[in-house]
Amino acid sequence: MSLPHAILTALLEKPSSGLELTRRFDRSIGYFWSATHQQIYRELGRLEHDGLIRALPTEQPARGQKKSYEVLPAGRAELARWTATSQDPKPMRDVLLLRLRAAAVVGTEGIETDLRHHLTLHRRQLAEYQEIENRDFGPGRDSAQDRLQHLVLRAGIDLETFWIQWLSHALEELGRLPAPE
Amino acid sequence: MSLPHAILTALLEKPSSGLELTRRFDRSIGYFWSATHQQIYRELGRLEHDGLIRALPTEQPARGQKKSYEVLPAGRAELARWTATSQDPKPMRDVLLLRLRAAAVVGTEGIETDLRHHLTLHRRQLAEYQEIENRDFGPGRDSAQDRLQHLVLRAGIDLETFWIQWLSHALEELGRLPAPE
DNA sequence: TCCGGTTGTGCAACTAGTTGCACAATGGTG
DNA sequence: CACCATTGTGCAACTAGTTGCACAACCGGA
Repeated sequence: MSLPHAILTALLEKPSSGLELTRRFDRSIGYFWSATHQQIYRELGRLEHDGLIRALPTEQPARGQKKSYEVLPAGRAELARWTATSQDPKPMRDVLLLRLRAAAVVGTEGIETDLRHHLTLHRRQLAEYQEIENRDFGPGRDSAQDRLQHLVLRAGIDLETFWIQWLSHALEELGRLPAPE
Repeated sequence: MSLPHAILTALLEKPSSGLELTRRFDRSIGYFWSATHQQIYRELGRLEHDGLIRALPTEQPARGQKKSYEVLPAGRAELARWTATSQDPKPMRDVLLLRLRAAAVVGTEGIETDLRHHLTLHRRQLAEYQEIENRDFGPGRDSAQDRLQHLVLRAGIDLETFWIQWLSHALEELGRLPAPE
């Protein structure tokens, strides 16, 4: 149950409307916890209902009007509680690895194209992360908050680097394989 | 929709009963596609109903009796089709990174313990992978099938290595942080 | 022999995430 | 002004995964 906490974090960083949140999930939080706008609206409703956030008052609230939310004390408390609570890591789930294992049994047809495709996407993502790192984490930015956020970004960068290396290696191996019958 | 295909792969490697499958998911396939026994039984039912697998005939099939399944040609075909079909990578979801980002806002209380815990688990997993590598992938084992499976194992090993490094680095950083108020 | 632990199979209810669509307001274009 | 794309909010139905429990068969020891 992490989406509500992702939203609380985002709202604490900066009060936002549903759509703004959606955009921020596409850009930054979503790099490690993605969500669609439908999920976000639903969750905003729940959080408001539970008294963890509230809509900022506006002149004329109506459908199709922007509606911004801010976190209430109860919301901050809940986030702090959740953050401090230990959680077991979820076992990973990776379709590509699964497909590779299946390919060992039924043949590697079509896999290579897809490995290349993934390689492209990961390279792109890495470039994006590095751009963020250069832009937002130059020398001098070393408050506690900066360091923590940088740490998270580092994880992203190193993960993408890992995938790029592994995919390159996999493609080499695949090329060296005896051609399928 | 990958669980059925994980099961088909496992059954092609070796026909099994529900419980045997469960065990194998705990040991090997589950390293990158985990599933509970309940999921597995449900899915076996569906696959049988759809004509992709069938129960091996036994003397006295009854509740509480082992029931083994094997893959039918239609099942193999479906697995081959799925394996060859390209799929976009799912955006990743990592609670720990999310919590770290939340910690940047509400404080790092409790995080350190958990980072250590994760570190332990990842070290243990790495050791397990390395044992498998030594046992099953010595020199000489380089058929197409061996190489592909080794590739998958390599991904596991490198991923665990990445996490261990990142967690160590994170713990260092956290120790260097100004103590929370 | 009966009793409790283990093995093996399975249903039901719940939770979280995805997909598809609806619809109001706004702002620019012919 | 009429049209249409874009922005913004939201409901409903579906899919996949999780949790909790039930229950039969088998096996060992008191």
